[in-house]
Amino acid sequence: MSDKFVGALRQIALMGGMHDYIAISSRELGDLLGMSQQSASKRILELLDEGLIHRDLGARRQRIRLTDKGAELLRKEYSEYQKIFEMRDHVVIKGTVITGMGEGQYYVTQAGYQDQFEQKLSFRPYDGTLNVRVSPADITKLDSLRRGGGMVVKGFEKNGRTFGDVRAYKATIQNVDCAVVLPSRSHYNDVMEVVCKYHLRRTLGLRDGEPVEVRVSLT
Amino acid sequence: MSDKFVGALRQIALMGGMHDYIAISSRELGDLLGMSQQSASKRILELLDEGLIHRDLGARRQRIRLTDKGAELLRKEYSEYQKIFEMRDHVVIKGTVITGMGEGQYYVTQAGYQDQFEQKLSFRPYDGTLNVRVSPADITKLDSLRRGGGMVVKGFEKNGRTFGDVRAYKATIQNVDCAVVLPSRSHYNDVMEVVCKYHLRRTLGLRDGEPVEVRVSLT
DNA sequence: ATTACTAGTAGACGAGTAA
DNA sequence: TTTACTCGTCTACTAGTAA
Repeated sequence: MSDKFVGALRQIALMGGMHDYIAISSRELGDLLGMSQQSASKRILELLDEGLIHRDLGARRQRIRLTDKGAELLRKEYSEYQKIFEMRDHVVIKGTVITGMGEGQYYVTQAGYQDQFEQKLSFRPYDGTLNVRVSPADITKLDSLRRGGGMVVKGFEKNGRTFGDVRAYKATIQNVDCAVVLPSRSHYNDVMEVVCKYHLRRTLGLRDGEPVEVRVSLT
Repeated sequence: MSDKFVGALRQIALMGGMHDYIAISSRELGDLLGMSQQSASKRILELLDEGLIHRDLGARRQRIRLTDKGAELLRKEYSEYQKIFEMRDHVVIKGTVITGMGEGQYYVTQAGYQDQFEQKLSFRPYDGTLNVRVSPADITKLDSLRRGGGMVVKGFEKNGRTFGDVRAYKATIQNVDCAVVLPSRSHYNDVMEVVCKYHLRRTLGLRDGEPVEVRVSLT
């Protein structure tokens, strides 16, 4: 809806209209936006109507400046692009799907972990994990995940056996929500376990050896 | 014209479609863009037609990823906003030192360029350039440098070979005066050539792979 | 020169629906 | 459930033109 307005607003801002009135005719604006003088004139009236610009309609040339609301709208747009290009709040880890040794499954199905998962990840993991062999180039990223951040899932004892603390990060694979689970104390290892509400292999149609990218959220 | 496409592209990118296929139904996309499932479906077909996205139409869910062209379009949009919100009197571009292919050296040593450099930069460049691979996050800045501003160093002909116009910006690395040199007509490229009165590598003790920050003046 | 009205048109959209 | 076709409506645009 407001989509229509941002092109014109941006052009005005580029000419300095964020800080000052700038002189611009409807024909000029139309040319810059690839539309007719008439349409540009109409667009300007619409922007005025929406309270996105101030206008000072002189005898010869009109002068235009963005209102706070107009500047705000542009800033919002800008922040969308920042999210795309400057995401420092996540890491992408590449790897390939492998068949695990059932260890992950054994761990994840423990009620002592499950309850905490459900509470902290806001979903109860499917009974099983997706095992991803992390590509050599991204093992350093995995290491820094192990070292800190994320959420700590407390360990427990059961039947005389100790289950240690585990670190979990919210993550997505192909836009499907999941979580990466890493034992806090772990030797060098290039396998990453991913839990999900659904059966990931089936949901995404992943087969052994297929490459995957896991987007791990750091927040 | 392409205005219509950026909304959908941006949404896909926000969900991670710049780096990987993401699973998204036409209904989901429609909801996110405030349009019907039918329109979103049509939009996706248009994006495909324009070569802006790749699609993998599975039985259950389609998976979508931006093409290079699509990513390029978004990057251009982003750089417009950067001009509005970020550009002041200088830009800092981060990258790493790499070994060039000797092309820069060949160009810079041409008298046709050297004389103009000396006149406009107030120093005569050392016979060679420092090659910097610009970090992905700063490529948009590089693009907008290429697009305009700075000083234009006129091209010339010599022995039947054409040397095109070149754009130059005064800059500093670790407080040492230098200049960034960019061919005016250039394809997508993440390598930046830096000229200096001195041998920059030796003077600053820079080795391959080392990170550098180039502070480019826009005035 | 401007801005901006009116009228006519092209195309963007959603509803219904097939596959 | 999906995707995506057809078709009718409505809106965004341009041309012509007034002020």
